[in-house]
Amino acid sequence: MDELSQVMQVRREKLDELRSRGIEPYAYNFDSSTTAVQASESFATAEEGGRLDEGGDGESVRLAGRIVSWRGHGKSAFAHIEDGSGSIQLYLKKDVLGDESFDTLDLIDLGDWIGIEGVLFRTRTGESTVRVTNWTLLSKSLRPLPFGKVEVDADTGERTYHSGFSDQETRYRQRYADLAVHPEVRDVFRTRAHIIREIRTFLDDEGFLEVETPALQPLYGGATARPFVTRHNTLDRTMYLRIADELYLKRLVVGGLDRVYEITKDFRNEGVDRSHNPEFTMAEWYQAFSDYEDQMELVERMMVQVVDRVTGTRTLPFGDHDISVEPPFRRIRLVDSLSEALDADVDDLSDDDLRDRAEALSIPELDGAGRGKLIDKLFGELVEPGLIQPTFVLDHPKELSPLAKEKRGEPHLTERFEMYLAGMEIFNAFSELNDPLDQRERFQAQMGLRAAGDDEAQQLDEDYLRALEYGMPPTGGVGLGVDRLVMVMTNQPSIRDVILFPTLRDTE
RNA sequence: GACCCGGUAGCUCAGUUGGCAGAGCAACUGACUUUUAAUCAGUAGGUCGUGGGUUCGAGCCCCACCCGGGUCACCA
Repeated sequence: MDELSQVMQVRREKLDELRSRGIEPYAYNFDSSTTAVQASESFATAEEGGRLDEGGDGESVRLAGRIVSWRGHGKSAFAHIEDGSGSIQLYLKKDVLGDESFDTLDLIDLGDWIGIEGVLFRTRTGESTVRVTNWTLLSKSLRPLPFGKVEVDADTGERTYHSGFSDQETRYRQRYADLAVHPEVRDVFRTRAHIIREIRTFLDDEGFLEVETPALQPLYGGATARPFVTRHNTLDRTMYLRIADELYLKRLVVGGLDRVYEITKDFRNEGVDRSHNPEFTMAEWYQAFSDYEDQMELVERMMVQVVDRVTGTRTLPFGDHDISVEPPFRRIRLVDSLSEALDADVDDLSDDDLRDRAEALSIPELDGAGRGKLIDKLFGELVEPGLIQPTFVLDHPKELSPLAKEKRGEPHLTERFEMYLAGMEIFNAFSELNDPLDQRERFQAQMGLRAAGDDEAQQLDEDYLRALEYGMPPTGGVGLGVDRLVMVMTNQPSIRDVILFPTLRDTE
């Protein structure tokens, strides 16, 4: 404890001093009559309605919050406290509080939680404020929060930080401190919750049933990715954290639950970057008797409804771009878009031609890549980064899509779409493959790739094939990367900014 | 996994050819009863990411490692 910094040492001493004065620094509860924002609003309403007294005072209020700023003036002080709704200014005067109560304020610091009682009024600079008549300490802060000085633009409400808390690493590792000093970070996560709520509401209203499927699986599937591997001791068996919900949800469609969805975490043992976290939130839904065309229409309706309800606008600022969420979204066939980018019809190019093109662009990792993989690589390099506005990319090569039905009339393709926003894949959908014999062949092809060293190729799942053999109706299915959608809708540059506790390395 | 940039006071950052460790904010003491990046005067606060090495002397140079950010690869 002799390692404590000077600042923390001082706070411990204040804690002791409070106790020696008979003040308990960690209270049990506090009954508030209002919130910071409600108090300001109701004061403004009373003011407009002429319901203030002769002295300009409004009603009495009780509220609790964290002290986020302090301006002492000898025998008076101004402070702001912040609660879940926002912040409100306090005015503390010695002649109102009395000597003992006012002098005890010397033991209060930024970051402390207090409960106050007082009367609303408006200062001569125009800010609605509580003239505090009583205050009580609710929790003493022993570690200084990294509050910067905040300049709030009176017109725009925009916050400018001076000497603030900007170290990304510490902000992610100590998200509690990041949240405590950055109201706008709290807002991102409120918006995230709202987005997920609206996705759920949309699917509920469309007649989908929310279900829960295993996160801990004896076999993993439904996507091409490496899994996290773990072990069940009693069963003495290797198990995997799910990389997708797909195969379980489609089993449910076989069972007659013909519209199902799940919003949950998936886990992929892959790299970490601006748009990838090892655990991430996926929404998946499956709708019997629909195909991918139907699902494109559904995705458009969902996007518009969610964006309308959450943001109230259809233009989303994202970095340097303005993204217009106005249906119908652009639709391009993957092969056509690539033909355009290559200035040559892909169908006229041989595998060797494609490989030459890829090598000319110095695209790495081409060893053993088949035609589908080459097309995918070239698409990823030439087309994908430009897909800023909402765009459906259609009809992927069959070898890339082992769970999707063949494209009608073009058996080398599949009925699949990916919807891109801001250069990121947000939705991925198929007309689901429901022919059990075809599915078995596709799995076997994947096993071939696996044997050849592709550890992301999908595994043959006999139980899933058995389910398909019982009969799955024609079904359209969609996966939605929730975190990425939240990034776009909250204009955050990294997936870590929309995940409360992103995966980081240990610091020991 | 590769490359680039970074890690110095609670926070944000300076730190010259290698020569006593600096500022602003926060803290502390004092002044101040309508301020709001409050103001004014003063005081204190440091294993310079970790471990080695070179040197009379290392925040600075060399080696290794840890952590983060960015770019790329993989992937949603």
